Amino acid sequence: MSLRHALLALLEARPMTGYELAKQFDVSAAYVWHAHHPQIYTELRRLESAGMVEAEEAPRGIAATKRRYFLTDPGCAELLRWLAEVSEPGRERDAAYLKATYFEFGSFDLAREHFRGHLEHYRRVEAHWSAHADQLERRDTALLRRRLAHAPQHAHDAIVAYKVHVYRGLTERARTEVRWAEQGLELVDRLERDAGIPGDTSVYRPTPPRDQPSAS
Amino acid sequence: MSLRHALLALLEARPMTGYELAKQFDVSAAYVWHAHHPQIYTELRRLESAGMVEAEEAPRGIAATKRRYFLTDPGCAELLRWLAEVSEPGRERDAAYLKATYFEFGSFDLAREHFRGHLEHYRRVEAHWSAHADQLERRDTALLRRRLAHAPQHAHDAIVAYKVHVYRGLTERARTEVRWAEQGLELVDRLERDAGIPGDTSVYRPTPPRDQPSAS
DNA sequence: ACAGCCATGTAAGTCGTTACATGATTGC
DNA sequence: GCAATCATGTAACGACTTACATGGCTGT
Repeated sequence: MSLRHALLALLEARPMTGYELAKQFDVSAAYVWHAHHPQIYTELRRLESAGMVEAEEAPRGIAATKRRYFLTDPGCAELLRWLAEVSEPGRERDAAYLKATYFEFGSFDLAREHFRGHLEHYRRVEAHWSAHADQLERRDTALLRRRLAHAPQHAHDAIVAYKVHVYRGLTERARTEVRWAEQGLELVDRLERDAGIPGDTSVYRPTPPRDQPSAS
Repeated sequence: MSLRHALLALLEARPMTGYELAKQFDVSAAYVWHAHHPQIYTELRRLESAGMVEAEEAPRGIAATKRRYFLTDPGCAELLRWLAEVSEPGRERDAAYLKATYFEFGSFDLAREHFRGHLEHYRRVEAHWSAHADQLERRDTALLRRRLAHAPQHAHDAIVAYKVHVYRGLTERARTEVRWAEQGLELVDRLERDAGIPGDTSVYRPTPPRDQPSAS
């Protein structure tokens, strides 16, 4: 349940509307934590009931209103509480790796297609995060400047450095995925060569086992 | 929704009870896809209604029964359909990285504690997956042997190679996390030296911004 | 007039977690 | 008798996704 903490942390930089927060989630980095807008609006209302944020309503056109959210003292306290709490990293759950475990049920070309998709995706992700880390290092994002503006001078280096470290880490992660996919493509080539007869046919179709003795 | 496919793939190796499947999820690797037992039992019943697996009931004690599940032909078909489908990798969602982004709100020692926890966790994960990859390479797990036993000889290399590639990839991932945490610890040392006065006090407390102009 | 972005939501459904509950078998 | 492991579930809740719905403003 870290969405709420991501929201509180973003509001520490400056007050924002739900829409602006949703954009930060998409842009400020295909964020470390992804969320769709309905969940964000819902969570903001919950945070408001809990007194962790306050809303300022402003008219929008004739019949509509917009709501800017502000961080409150209890919201800050919750942010610090969460930060101090040591929690187990979430368990692995990766559809791409799960699927790759069973590539023998498809053709070599299918395996190639999956690895190529993985490769392209993570090349894009790597470029995105790498660029974001560079931007943070130059202190060149609107949000970071807002953050630094109300922070004491002696904290500036740490504020920037931790964020850069996170996005460099994500870049490195993406690079690891790229290498995995590249090695996957090499593996498929090797398997196809070794198989002798290449082609677009399945290596092997799954066979439903029936009535076999249990024997753990 | 890949839990169902993980289950179908496991049942391709051999028929299993819900309990045995749950253990595979914990052991066969703190699996690529983690799941708790209530979800597994529920999903198996759903798969049964959908005709993708069949259950064989056996008495257990006086009043209880156990159910062994078998993969059916429609289940195999679904496995192949899923495998052929190219899907976007799930979005990033990492609480540890999210938290690290805001380490400036805590003390240097708190940041160290988090990085050390990360380090120890992923060292264990690395060892676990590395050992599992080795075991697979030696064809030395009960489940893999069952799989190979009913697969054509020419497919054996591919069956083993894809699985080894997955677990080597996971090992490499864990190593990347270990490096990130190590560099994080170095970063904290550097920041503390640069700050001059070390200690267990916060670098900076979050300040709730109030009534600031919007200026996107 | 229409497209495209700004802006806010509801409702329904799925996926996943946690707590609770029960009972069997094996070995000390 | 008790603990550990085998074995199967239900119920309640919380997190997340998807589809739907509405309306405003700006520029062509």
